[in-house]
Amino acid sequence: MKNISMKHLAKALNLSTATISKALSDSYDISDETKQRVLKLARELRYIPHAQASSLRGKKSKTIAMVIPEVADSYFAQAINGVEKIAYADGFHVLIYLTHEQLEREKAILKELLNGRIDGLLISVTRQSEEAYHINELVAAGLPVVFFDRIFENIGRGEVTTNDYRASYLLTEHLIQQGCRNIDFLLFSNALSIIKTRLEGYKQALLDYGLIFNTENLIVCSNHDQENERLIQYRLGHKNRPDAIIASVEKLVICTYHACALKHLSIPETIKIAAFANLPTASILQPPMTTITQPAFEMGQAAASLLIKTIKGKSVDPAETKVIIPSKLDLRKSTMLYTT
Amino acid sequence: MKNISMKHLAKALNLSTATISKALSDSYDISDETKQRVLKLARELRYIPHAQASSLRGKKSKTIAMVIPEVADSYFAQAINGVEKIAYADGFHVLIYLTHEQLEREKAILKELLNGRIDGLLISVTRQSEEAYHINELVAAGLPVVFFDRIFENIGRGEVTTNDYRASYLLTEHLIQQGCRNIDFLLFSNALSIIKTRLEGYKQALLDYGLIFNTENLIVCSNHDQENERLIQYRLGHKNRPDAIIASVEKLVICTYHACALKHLSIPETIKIAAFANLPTASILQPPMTTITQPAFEMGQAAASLLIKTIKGKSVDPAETKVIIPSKLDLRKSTMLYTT
DNA sequence: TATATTTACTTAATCGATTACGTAAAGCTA
DNA sequence: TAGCTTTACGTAATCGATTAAGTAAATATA
Repeated sequence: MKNISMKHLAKALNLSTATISKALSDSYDISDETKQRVLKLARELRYIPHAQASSLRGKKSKTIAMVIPEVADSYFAQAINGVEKIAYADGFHVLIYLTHEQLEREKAILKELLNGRIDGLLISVTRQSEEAYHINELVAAGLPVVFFDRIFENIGRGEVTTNDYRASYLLTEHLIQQGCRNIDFLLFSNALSIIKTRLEGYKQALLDYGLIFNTENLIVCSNHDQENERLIQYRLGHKNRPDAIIASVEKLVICTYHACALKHLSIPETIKIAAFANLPTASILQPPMTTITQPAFEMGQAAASLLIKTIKGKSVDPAETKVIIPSKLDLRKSTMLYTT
Repeated sequence: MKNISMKHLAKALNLSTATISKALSDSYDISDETKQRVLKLARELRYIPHAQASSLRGKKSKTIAMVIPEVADSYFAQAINGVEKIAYADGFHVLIYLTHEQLEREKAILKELLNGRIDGLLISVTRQSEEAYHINELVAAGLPVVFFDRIFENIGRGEVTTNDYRASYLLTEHLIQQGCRNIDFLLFSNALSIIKTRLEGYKQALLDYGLIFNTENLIVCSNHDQENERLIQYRLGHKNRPDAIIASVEKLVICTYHACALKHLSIPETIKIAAFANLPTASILQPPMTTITQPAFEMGQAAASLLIKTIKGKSVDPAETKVIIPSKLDLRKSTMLYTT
């Protein structure tokens, strides 16, 4: 990997590296003739400026990090897409780090990110993250941090979320209107801000429609698919079994469908199913599933834009630092009223 | 972002930066006492070595790039997972670049990667990539390149693939055994090595079972879902309509299911469907779909391992540079013989 | 005791690009 | 023509970490 450096160009043209540098950046105090000569040779020798060197000198790496819980989840995959689009357009590079929902891993990753490698950070925290000490450290050091989806409020330089509360409310309302009276809510840990919000929207809808929220309706799942499947099956065997299930997380969709199949409960006749999910296959499931589709791509774009603006030191209107992009309620057969 | 540098430590301890550097790297010619003092202060001041500076000096960035066509595809999402796992364990950072299946974008991205930013490259080429000139340039410059899934043969330092030929053969054989005699094969462009291989496996199975391959059986799709859906629908309205469809790419599954639904052809009674796909939802589709599941995670891991070994300069046994990890044929209802 | 070796550092160069500052030559003004 | 400005470049420092080479003091060897 012996690349052409400015030194090579300088020697070949009998100039100093300073002149080369200025010529390449089109500085006013280099003659047009010299600029042409430098550019020509640079092209011929395929000169490529050395990233680390410029970074070191210029105190900017043109790189941002995206720290997310996982990637094999449609939401995050689409969010990456949005981030990459904006970053690429602005000449930024994107580092990906996966926490696998583990706080310790999140801490370890962030600790390394204060080393000049990145100019800014996009993060969606783990389910275990309850306090923001480790993130605050980066913020305190002056690193621009933008949260998306799973946020800590008022810590970083921006937050991009969706209207989880309202979406959840609307979905619950829809189920009630389809005749459901005993709606279960599947969730992981309720520490996560978005899950809390979704839960509240759900509860409020129940309240507004005169339904009673029962703690039995809350099914707290773990990271183990099989265990979750058993948990849901058990609940479906209950005498007071639900007539609808809302999966607050995409990951829980598959075990829910499986559990219903194993218990021979037909969707939507006996039980209705809906989920917060970005599954491209939602429309070809058995039956097609009603989802709250989060604007993952758009959220990724918004978060990246906000971060890059901040990095560039543009004054960002405080009103712009909290972006909320609405989710879409996609009604499908899994929640349709069954009329004989 | 004013971080603590070695200079700070040096001044505080009345030592030279050289001593600090050596103390931190536990060099033999620094006294234990001094090492302790340095380490203690470094910890107290939360000294973090500056990545660009070490990179510049040490000619290594501890970063690899992963260039893939897209991320909102289960295969690549899972592959990222595998890559990140290995990279993280070895202290490597992962840059993500999306080509969106555009050769021009691929070229533009690669051009930038010769700037010292990365120590190695993992790539799965676009559907448009027919010649490897742009990749060869990196290889010629000495950058370790490992291909995975979509490869150019014998160019880089390694190739990680799956047994597409055999998997395709087995799937086709399975369909024939289920009574199919007119099997369509959906594909994008046939320039792509893996698609070619899959196509050959399919053709060979037809041949071995005395079936005739007809060019009508080849449906060449584009990047537009709606157009593809129409294409398939049209084919399904044909007098010689297929009794089975193999989607050689995950992306084509949804339009295939939709087209069948719109034409009121029931799966698997009237038509059988199978696909090369890593959809986690395959088991809850309507009906559950037979898939060839590629070992995406494992392939990501293998590719990253191979790349990192090469970067570290370990002599890699030539036999190890071509890794083939078998796919799994997951039989489900969508291809099951329908018996009344 | 004179010399050799070891110990524990420091000096200074280096990686490659950038930039404040310096300067020689040319051009301009009075 | 003396003095000023402009043009077009070079010198050297800098970013932060690393390392070959140098050195003074302490210790060991003959």
